[in-house]
Amino acid sequence: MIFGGRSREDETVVAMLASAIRRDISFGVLRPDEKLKIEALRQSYGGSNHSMRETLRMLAAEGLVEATSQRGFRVTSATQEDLQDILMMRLETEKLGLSRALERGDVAWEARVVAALHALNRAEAAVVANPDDVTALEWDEACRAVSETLLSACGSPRLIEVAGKFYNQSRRFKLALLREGRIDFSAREKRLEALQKAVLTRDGASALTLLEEDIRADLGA
Amino acid sequence: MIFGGRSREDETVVAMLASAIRRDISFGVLRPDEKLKIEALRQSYGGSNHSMRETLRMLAAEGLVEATSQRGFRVTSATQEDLQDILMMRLETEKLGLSRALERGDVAWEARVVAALHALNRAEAAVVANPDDVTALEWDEACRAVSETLLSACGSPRLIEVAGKFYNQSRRFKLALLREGRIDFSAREKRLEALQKAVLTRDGASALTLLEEDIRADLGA
DNA sequence: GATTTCAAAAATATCCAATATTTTTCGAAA
DNA sequence: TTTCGAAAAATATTGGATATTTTTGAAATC
Repeated sequence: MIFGGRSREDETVVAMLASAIRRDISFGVLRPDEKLKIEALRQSYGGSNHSMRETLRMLAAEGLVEATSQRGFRVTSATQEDLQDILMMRLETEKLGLSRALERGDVAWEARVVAALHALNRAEAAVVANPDDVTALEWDEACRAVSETLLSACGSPRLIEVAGKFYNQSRRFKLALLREGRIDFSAREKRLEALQKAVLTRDGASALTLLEEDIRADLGA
Repeated sequence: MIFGGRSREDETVVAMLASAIRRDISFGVLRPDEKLKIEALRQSYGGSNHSMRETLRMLAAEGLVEATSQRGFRVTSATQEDLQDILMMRLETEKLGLSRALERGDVAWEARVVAALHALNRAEAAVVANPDDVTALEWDEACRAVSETLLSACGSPRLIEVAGKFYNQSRRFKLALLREGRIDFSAREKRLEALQKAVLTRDGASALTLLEEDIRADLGA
């Protein structure tokens, strides 16, 4: 566990356990295919056996963990195939969401997008200047916020939820790239700047192309 | 609860509870927005409080139930907006899945599609001749099987899962149409026949159009 | 040496009962 | 009426216990 403690959103024990474990899966502390034994997890994260089971059920729903009947839980595998599949789903869901948001988004949405991209810029600078777990975590979260904000005006709660789910599944791959120093930040910066311009001018074709590029780059493709 | 008892797939208590409640939500026995109190549910369905909680978490992941922190669970609402949203997601996911399946599916897939459509034909005949809960349930399940089979060759486990999720969310709307006698079975029969032909000839454009029509008809649009 | 078998150990799935916390309800006071 | 707060209801969580299932590892068999 990298960070402990209950934050504002983590009102319940289960929610807290979930975000701790979620983070550790993203960071690779809990490795792909690793067996998640209830007792062992309780040692590290606390909670009762029931809370832990419920937590793992939640994470299974999010696709970060796999549940097999009578055989417990394990971290979802992270093969090349998994990566491809997640990449494809992210492309489809986020492109659909963005194109709808471009049609429906109002000025407030534009403002949120600009704000999120600004925050991301700062986070990128921080992670470039001083790459450690804290800046990485904040950068990762800023990326997620941008993605969420872009889709937030799409008008479909279910699309937002699904896109978020696949985004979360993709995080550990992206963080692995970061650790390996395989992220081209200057290219990212250009892309995101162009994306912002495309959003503000409602240039759907460019925006979607840029989003696609960005997603592919996120996942090392 | 319409049917009790553990069937072959429902190996665990939680899985059994889940399918019973799932069915009752589809059939409208548990109504939209209805509060799902753990104790009350245990009276009707059995299981311990933990099993019931875990079950509701599962159903929440499937979108049939909504969980609110500290405020328990309730059946997901079923407004016109919900219907629209589900319809849109079904269209997007199933069309994507079918188009991919058409590219990748082999002869075994074609055979499965033909078989599933055949079974559906029989189930339709049964529900037309003798509409009751049993035939409705079998018809509904046959419809789901067709949808699943069509996508089964798409090559993306995640797409299959998501499409299945939205299919399940759409079931109660479709069953409501059935109860109200608002389903045009002769039109369905024609459509499905045409769809089968389009699949077998790999006529993607027709197949996708027919699928779209079918989904829209399913949901009263 | 490889495979099968089977009992012991480990882990999962489940239940019951108890308690803290939070939300809801509802009647009395302002 | 509206507001307030105490009582009631419901949720969230825990601890401990038990049945069942899977896994493990060593002895027996081929």
